[in-house]
Amino acid sequence: MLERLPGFRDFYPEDCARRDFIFRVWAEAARAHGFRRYDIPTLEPLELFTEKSGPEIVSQLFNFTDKGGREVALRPELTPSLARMVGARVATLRKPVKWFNIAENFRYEKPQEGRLRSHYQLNCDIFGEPGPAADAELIAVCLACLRGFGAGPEDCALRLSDRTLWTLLLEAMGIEGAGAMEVLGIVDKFERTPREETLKRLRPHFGEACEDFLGQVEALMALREFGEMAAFMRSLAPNADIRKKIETRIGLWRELLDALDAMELSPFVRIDLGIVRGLAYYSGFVFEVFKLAPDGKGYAGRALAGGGRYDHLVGKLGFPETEAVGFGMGDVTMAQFLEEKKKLPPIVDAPDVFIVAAGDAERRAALGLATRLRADGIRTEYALRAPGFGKQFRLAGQSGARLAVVVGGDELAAGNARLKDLASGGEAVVPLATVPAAAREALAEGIGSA
RNA sequence: GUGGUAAUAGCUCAGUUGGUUAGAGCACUGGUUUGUGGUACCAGGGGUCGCCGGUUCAAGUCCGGUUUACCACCCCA
Repeated sequence: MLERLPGFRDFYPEDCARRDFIFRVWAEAARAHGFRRYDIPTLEPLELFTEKSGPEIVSQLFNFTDKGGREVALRPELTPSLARMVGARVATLRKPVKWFNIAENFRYEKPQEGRLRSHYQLNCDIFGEPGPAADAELIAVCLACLRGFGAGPEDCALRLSDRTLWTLLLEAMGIEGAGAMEVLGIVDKFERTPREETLKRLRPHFGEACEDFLGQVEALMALREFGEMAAFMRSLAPNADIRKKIETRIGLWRELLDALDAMELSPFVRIDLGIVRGLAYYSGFVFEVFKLAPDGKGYAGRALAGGGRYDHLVGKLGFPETEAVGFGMGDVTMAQFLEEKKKLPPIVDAPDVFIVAAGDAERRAALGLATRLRADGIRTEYALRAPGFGKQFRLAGQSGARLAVVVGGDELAAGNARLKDLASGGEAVVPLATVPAAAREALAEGIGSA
């Protein structure tokens, strides 16, 4: 028995229908917000990814040497390719650039629930706008992608944080550069790490002050109100320079929260500095969307979506410095979420019309009828191997078709076909030539039972 | 990459201290039914019990290995 590669999925028609439903909701939300779709190659030079993430990334990539001796890799993410596309034309692209894509990404990692070696991801990005209006717009499209499924504030929440604020906090405590990145890494894992262990990890950076710092971190993470947060930040400023930066930052927060409130998104948004996000390149507001636990308070499972501002990445990849915000949302966690929250509609995969015909002449007429119905956009089926009438009606019923078109000897002799509403049982006889129009009408309004 | 648990029909699962030809429900196919359907009734197909090896008179059942899946780490999208 030939098996699938580990971490990959087969999509049977019902799986495909579900996947397409998710993609459709995403794409509609993105387009409604003025995002245009782009696409990138599946296979890229290995270097594109090592440049952004360092050589360690190779252990998590599907990479190989192609027949031309090139080192290549299946894309693990879209951002570097996207940065290349935007960077190459940044001078002539009209700003803001708002682009989205839904694409398959690959990572060579140990598969787990919600984390396979291949998954589809929606990515939305905005380039060329430094102000919080872009962050608000991005958060709006992200939440629209969830609201499109009927998910509300009772189902999920967006935890909003700020990398710049963290950097300022660390700066106020005299920690900058590489040390700051390391501390942020520790903070990122704070929720999942025992307090003792966190203290131990902080000690090299703060020495005896690490207990103080941890106290500050805990206080900051517990903040949920804008006013409280602003007051807390102001209380930290050790000098005029940092105080000024903090005031600027607070102003940007106010702008962002106000825009989100005007967009009626406040019920989803929770200030939560506990979100740091592991990736090094985030530079401003960052956020993650989580499924709410049944109690409606805590969070459950993996993030449904995550993103934020990365103003320096495009520049770092060797292209002109370009402001950017973006987020990603995966199909695996999304499908799981929708399943749990009962937001997936029943899959309708039935034809509109099933043609019932017996006998050679009737069958020829049925094939012609099928062609005309199909040309009219009516999903039409018939039995490829025609059994008796009873059996064909059974097939019609099983197919889920709403309408049967009966082409029997009697009808054909009179130049007619019989339409039967399979739900009500009502029937109508119409001339063969008018079947597509009559079928369309019957599909819309049904045929009453006599 | 490191640990833990599991693997029996397309799906969900049963299978006693090791003991005849491995079962059920759902699904699928055919029939009852050559002019009226999804129900019903009858019948049928489908399994190297994940794979390899070992113990035994005898292995789905016990032992070792391996693969895969799931769970927890590591890491991350």
